[in-house]
Amino acid sequence: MNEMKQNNISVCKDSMEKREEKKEVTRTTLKTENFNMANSTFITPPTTSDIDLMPSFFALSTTATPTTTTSSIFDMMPCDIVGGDQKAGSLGFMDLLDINQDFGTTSSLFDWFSQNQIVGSQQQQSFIPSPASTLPETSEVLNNPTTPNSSASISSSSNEAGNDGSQQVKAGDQEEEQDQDKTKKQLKPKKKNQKRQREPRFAFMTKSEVDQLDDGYRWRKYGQKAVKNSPYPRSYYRCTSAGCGVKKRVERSSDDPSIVVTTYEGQHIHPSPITPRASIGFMADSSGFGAATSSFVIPQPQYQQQHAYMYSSSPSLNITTSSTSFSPSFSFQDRRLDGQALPASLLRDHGLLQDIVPSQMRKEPKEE
DNA sequence: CGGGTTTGACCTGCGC
DNA sequence: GCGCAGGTCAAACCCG
Repeated sequence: MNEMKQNNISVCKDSMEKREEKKEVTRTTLKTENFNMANSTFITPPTTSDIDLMPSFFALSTTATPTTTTSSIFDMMPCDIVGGDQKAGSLGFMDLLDINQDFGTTSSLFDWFSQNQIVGSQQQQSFIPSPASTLPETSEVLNNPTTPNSSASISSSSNEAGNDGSQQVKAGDQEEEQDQDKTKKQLKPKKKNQKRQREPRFAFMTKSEVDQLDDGYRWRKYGQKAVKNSPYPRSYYRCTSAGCGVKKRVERSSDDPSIVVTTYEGQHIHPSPITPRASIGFMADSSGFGAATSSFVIPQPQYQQQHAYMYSSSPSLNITTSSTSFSPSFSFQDRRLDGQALPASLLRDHGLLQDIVPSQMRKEPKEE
């Protein structure tokens, strides 16, 4: 055991050393680029649960226009279609989504997904903005690389069994105790039968050389752990704003070190301390990978459909699902990714990915 | 000096 | 019950 621990530590240290240069790149980049997510209020469903995430996906697949190097998670936003029209690259993410909503209030990708219930849900799928209180309890956004270029995809999922109203209320109350929970955590033993409540989570997979993706919030690192089967450690960050319990984890894919998996957990209770609203525009990817490709994979209920759907870059969001009741105010084009959603190598990841990628997605893409 | 990072130790949940 | 791995704490350290 001690040996293993020491191994982990040494591995951790090694990887840290190896990435020191990248850190330097990050700092430089952060200083030279203004990639802000305006007023990025990260709103996720207020209720919590550690109920397993409800998977199934649709995908938004885009290719970012390469510019300069940034480390924003939103680098991936301006993009073209992957495997499809490679010409629509000038559209920003919002343009692609054809969203006329006021992001000054919704203000972030997270908000948008949450309020539009893009997150997988057993409820009537609707993109009508809804109060956070009605949102699915758990959401995860997983970015999914589809090309060697800078890539990202988003997946989200909702809770399944036990996701009833009473539990939501209960979870809401528990969220109020979140702050206290931090201090209690080590002092007060949890009740045996009481699973630890988890915040809704969004996971981003971005192809980037830098680990810390700027999302407009300030984060303090509070831990780092070696990840099993991965030479790269996982870093834990917490929002520095007082009372804000949002956390994020950052790790690299062991199979593709260029891919950074960022998982956000929780809900910001404050506006972005850094970014002015006007800078909501997503920056083109500039992580040095040339034409950047992004692909957003958003889980939907597993039982409903198992395919990843490609998001069309046409100005009007056309999204179609083949076997779900998913009926947003805009439709999806039935352009399945068929394996683009997540590389098998990534889906085998036993680290964070395993936690956030629906089990069916982790299997090899099934041709039809 | 304040705020952020590092890192060893500890806690917790889960599978066997 | 035990071991493992993920997650968190907090003292020490670093840096502007």
